[in-house]
Amino acid sequence: MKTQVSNLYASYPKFLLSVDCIVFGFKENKLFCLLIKRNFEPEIGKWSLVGGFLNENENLNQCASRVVFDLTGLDKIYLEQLETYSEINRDWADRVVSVSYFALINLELFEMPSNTNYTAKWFEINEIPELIFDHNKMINNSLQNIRSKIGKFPIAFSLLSERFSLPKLQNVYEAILSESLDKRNFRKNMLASGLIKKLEEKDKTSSKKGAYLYSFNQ
Amino acid sequence: MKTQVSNLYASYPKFLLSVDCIVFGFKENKLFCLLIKRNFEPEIGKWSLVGGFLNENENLNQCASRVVFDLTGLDKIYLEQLETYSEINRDWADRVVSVSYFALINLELFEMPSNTNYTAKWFEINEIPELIFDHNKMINNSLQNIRSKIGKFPIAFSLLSERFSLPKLQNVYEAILSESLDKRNFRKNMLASGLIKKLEEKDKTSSKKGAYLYSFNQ
DNA sequence: GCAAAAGTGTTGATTGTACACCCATGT
DNA sequence: ACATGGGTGTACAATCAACACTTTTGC
Repeated sequence: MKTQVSNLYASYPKFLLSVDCIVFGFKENKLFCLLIKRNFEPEIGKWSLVGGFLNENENLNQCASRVVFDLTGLDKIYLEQLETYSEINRDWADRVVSVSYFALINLELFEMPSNTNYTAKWFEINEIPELIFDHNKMINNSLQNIRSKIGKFPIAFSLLSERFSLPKLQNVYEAILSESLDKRNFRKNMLASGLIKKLEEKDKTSSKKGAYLYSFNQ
Repeated sequence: MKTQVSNLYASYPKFLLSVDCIVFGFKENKLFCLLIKRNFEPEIGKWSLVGGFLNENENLNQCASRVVFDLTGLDKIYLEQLETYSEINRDWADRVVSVSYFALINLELFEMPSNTNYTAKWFEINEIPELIFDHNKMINNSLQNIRSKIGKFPIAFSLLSERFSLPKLQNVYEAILSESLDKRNFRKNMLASGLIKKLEEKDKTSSKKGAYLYSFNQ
């Protein structure tokens, strides 16, 4: 079927399509973003977002998953499409239309695999260097996006392990919003939301008393 | 510069890129969506969103403006990018990645120009027929989107003339949300928002008493 | 004078926000 | 015993939601 009619749109131009992923991670109570040092032209040696070109045999979501997996080895992570950037000269080498995604991954136990072909590094979110093309803008837009989402949708849990304490969860919120929250009000809201389930165990890694662990409800 | 390095990405595939616009209009206290009857293959004769392919010399916003202008003759309308659809077989003729946009236009005084090459028709929002490809999904997603936006951002004014009465504005909100609102609370909120400025004149077209006209503040 | 739409306030409920002390434990 | 982070409740403010009658005017 496809080949029978594939000349219908023959007169229209085609474009390179890429995804650029803003990969957020959380550790040491801070929010990080994964960047790679480009080992190819143009702008070789500069830092950039995690990106790659769309293949014929995949959709954009699959492309974003693949790109993140190739770099981190993590699959089944939280990924969401954001905006599509199409300025004519945004990439100086060629016309490329790029779809931005954000990813949330848990860094508590994660170490970057060293067997990749890339130099990758986690940057604290307010220490992002100058990036290629429009990548700084992509990060800023994605930050705005997750800030507005975190109050309405349960995305923060993707940055933590399956079991987490309430103080840790609050740290995630504070890191994303970059403001400190009231402990009592935070707990009240979280518990009232019904999103979390209290467990028996305690996490004693960050206090002598220990903090009860919770898990995310479906 | 561009041509010097344009072989860097030579090994990657290229794609047809289109925009599909959900063009909303408001008249007779109802929300409408503009659809066209396709006069080209595939799916000739079926209804579809207003769409077109991206050209080399434009970005996606410009493409969306052009596509809407070609059909309605209106420029400088409110346009906003939504999602990008990339399922491999979403278009049966060829692989096409499509970026959806929504547009809001004022239909009170507008008549569709008859000199276009298309058959275009306004459909009331809950009488949308079956459309080609994933266009019904696009409309549903865009509806959700503007419903969540209308309470936070001043997008409703784009559906009305420069001067409008509060009852008319309320009708816009009710049509978009498809629920009826309390008159007193609605006015209270609108006036408190500071977004509108009361004028001296009244609109007498829909009542004997007449309703004061307001204008949108920048 | 009556029908039809415009305009106008108050009350109670809910939600959000600010705030300070005791608890458990490892050292 | 003390330092450290975990856990708890209350009071006030702000916002939201429900509700009914009067006004204007063209016919």
